[in-house]
Amino acid sequence: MQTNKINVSPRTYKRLVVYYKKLIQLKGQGTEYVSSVQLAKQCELNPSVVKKDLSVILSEEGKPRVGHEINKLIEDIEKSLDYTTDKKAIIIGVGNLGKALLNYRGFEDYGLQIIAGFDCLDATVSLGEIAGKPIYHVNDLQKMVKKLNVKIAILTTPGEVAQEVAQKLIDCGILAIWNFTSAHVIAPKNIAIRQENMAASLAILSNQLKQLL
Amino acid sequence: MQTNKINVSPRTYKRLVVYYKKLIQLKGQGTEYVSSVQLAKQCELNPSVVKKDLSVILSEEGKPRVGHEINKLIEDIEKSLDYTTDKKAIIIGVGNLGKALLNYRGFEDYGLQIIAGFDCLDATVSLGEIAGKPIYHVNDLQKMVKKLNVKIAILTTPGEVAQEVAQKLIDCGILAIWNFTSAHVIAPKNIAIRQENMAASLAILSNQLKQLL
DNA sequence: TAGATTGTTAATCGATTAACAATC
DNA sequence: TAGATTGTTAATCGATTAACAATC
Repeated sequence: MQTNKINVSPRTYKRLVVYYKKLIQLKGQGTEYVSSVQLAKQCELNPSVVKKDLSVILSEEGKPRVGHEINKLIEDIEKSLDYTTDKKAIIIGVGNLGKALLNYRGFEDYGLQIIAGFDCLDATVSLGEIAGKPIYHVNDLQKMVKKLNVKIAILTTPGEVAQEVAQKLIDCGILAIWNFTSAHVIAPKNIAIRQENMAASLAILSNQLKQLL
Repeated sequence: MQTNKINVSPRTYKRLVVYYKKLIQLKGQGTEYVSSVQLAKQCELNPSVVKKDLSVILSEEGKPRVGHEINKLIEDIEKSLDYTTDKKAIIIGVGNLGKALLNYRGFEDYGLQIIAGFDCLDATVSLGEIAGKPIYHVNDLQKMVKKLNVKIAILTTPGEVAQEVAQKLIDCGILAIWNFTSAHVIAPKNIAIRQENMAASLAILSNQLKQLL
């Protein structure tokens, strides 16, 4: 069985997460079957988009007149979102945001384990650990990435050094970078990178607000 | 002069933030003129998309053969991103992420002032303040939103109560919600809402990674 | 059966990209 | 002038939406 090798578009992925949340909630309320029309209504989406999204990841067809068995549906989404595989990540830059993410347990629901933090300040490194996770000096990056066998890095350094640090991470063998810095980081094609551009988000929100006033 | 009343699409907005960052950087390096082709190369974008984006927000035309005067360009982007207007926001839910955002100073560059935090736990409220910003009980939300005259709320509560709290915020007169919770929050059309869905982002990144392996 | 839902195909919409005349 | 860049128009691409035959 070779599931999840299908190419799911980022937009579909994003929506699958929304479906997943909603389905868990509906299941908690005792729902056993969900139609795509119902799910669409709950998520404020067009039914066609839900049908199409589900068609990509469904392991078996839904039942006409009834919809989809909720447990089966949840399972299929879990599989395609890869929540079940354990993923390890490190945090680079243990400032306010870095600390918050080290403390945050919410990612574990999605199979992401933050296993260590790195910083360039001796004062921070000498804390030894935060939330039970060891803090290392960035000088030890090369050594530790290999040792910990980690492929994902969460970038929370100041924007000014983001590009430089990202390059260092790539050199150390990191394959995926989740960039929370204010800088737009550029990486080669064979590296997965995701820009969590907060400034852009804020700009969009405040533009929406301005349209309302 | 009635600028910025033009409808700029969210995608264009997002890119404008990227241009802005890059332009500030180039200016620091002594650049005086930038062509859209150069800017596109720097941001890894198609020149046409840059030209089109800029055409929406430019206050005067660029010069053939030379490009755009960098200061003028930066100014125009600043105007359309509305970085100059001061925006006040409150944080609802002073957990790890809420605390980090209260401490984070980066938003001030974009004109966003986080002026207070709210929580439902007496233990948290009794801290009095974090990073110099007062913490109030959510019971005082109605009163304080009016008093502080704030229109933007940053939602960092647990996902389970997100929808409920959002409704309370709207009832109190909040017009824009920046949702960092794990729940997808639904709001009426006359409210600006932005879902900062971390789980979805993580899912997309880990899918990208899987494609590489 | 009647009717709601399925999955899929076709139509629409919007965004990205390419092409090009106009400019200095 | 020659040539690089401009702004805009047309072509392409992909995603969303609507429509509908097939199903139980």
